[in-house]
Amino acid sequence: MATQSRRAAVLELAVLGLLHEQPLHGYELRKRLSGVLGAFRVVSYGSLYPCLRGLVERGWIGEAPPASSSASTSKRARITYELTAEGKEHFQTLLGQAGPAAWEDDTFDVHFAFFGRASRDVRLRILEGRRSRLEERLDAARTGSRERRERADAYTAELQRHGLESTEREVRWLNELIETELTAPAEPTDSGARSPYPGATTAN
Amino acid sequence: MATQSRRAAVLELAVLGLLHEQPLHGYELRKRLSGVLGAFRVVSYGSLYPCLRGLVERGWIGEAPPASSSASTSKRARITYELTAEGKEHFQTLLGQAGPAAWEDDTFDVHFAFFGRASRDVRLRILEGRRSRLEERLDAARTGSRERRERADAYTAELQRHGLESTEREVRWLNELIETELTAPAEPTDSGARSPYPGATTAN
DNA sequence: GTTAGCATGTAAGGAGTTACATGATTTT
DNA sequence: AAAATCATGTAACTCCTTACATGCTAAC
Repeated sequence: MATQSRRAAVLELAVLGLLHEQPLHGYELRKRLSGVLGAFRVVSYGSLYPCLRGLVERGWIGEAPPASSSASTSKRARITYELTAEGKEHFQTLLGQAGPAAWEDDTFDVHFAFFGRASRDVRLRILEGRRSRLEERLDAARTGSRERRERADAYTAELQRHGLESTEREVRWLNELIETELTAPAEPTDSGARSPYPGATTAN
Repeated sequence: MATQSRRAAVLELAVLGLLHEQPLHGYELRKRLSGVLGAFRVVSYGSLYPCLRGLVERGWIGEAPPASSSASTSKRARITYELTAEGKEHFQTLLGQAGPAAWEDDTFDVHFAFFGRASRDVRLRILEGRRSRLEERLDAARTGSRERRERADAYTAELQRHGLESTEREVRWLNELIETELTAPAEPTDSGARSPYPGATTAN
């Protein structure tokens, strides 16, 4: 009653973001979602199609008419969706909401994937929010560590060490991104395609 | 109908594992679960207590009688649970099941946390299974990459690069763990408390 | 004596999966 | 013409969270 839904926010944001670039049908959307959702996650159709229906009902997306003139003869069944004007507006609103909700693991990834459509101001607020979220976790993990370490065997300790290290690594990554945002004067261009970020060498 | 539940397998395994070490009550269990579940995850009581009830119903855990003689006077309400004989058995069965289910993110963490109670054989099968799971992901990500890279802007590309790098890093971590398991002759001792694994310096 | 934290629990519902059901289109 | 893959969709169910409800105990 109080929190009022936040309706499948992550998936909806990802779908709106992908449709912002070009109209797509469900099957193709699902394939592309893995690239935008973090960690190679895959969404099932049982999740995607109800989500699309909901977006249509709220007027944020609509069925795109088939581009070619050959209307009913060729490819039927395939339903291509596109963003409506309100959908574009709503996407910007969602993307610009740099609150705590945007700092959790999954949500952050999706926001990040669409940074190209956000202002530098929004990007910085989200990156910094994410960073303090992670630092909170590190604090909590380190604070409770005395008691925990006493009962930890070698494997539990190793698991926690690995978790801490991964989180610290992500904080450093965020630091680099924030630095880049602050120093780079221009909005990111599409031309290069290769990542302009430091540490982009896949260190091996 | 077909798959037949696999009842909250991760949480149940974690609870059984923690109770394997010592009897605990729900409140305390929840605190410790964060250490054993991956990535600082926290479980809600609405999840934990029904889980405990289910474990009692199936006879794997039971209420421990209060240790002291002062039965009804002192601390009431606090219900301490302990593993039954069947519970111990069941835990070993679950832990030893080194199938694909043990290779996913959350499940792997919990299995790993209780490696101290598993045989080296089981540990190796799980570590190797996890590794090939991750390598599958890397393959998939690299295979579909040509098409994906063309439409990726700088941020999407950076997100994917970071995901790939993290996964590659975990593979290297697994390689070290496997190497350690193969060379170290003894079962891990509880004495040292500090992790005996390579790379244990929290490199900064 | 009242606030803060310990401790247990339930009801409602959100978010997503699996498994099923169906049909069109392309490849072999 | 059979097999594979593209494509859409639903029903049932699982897992988990949020919000609520309750009471005990320790500290101030």
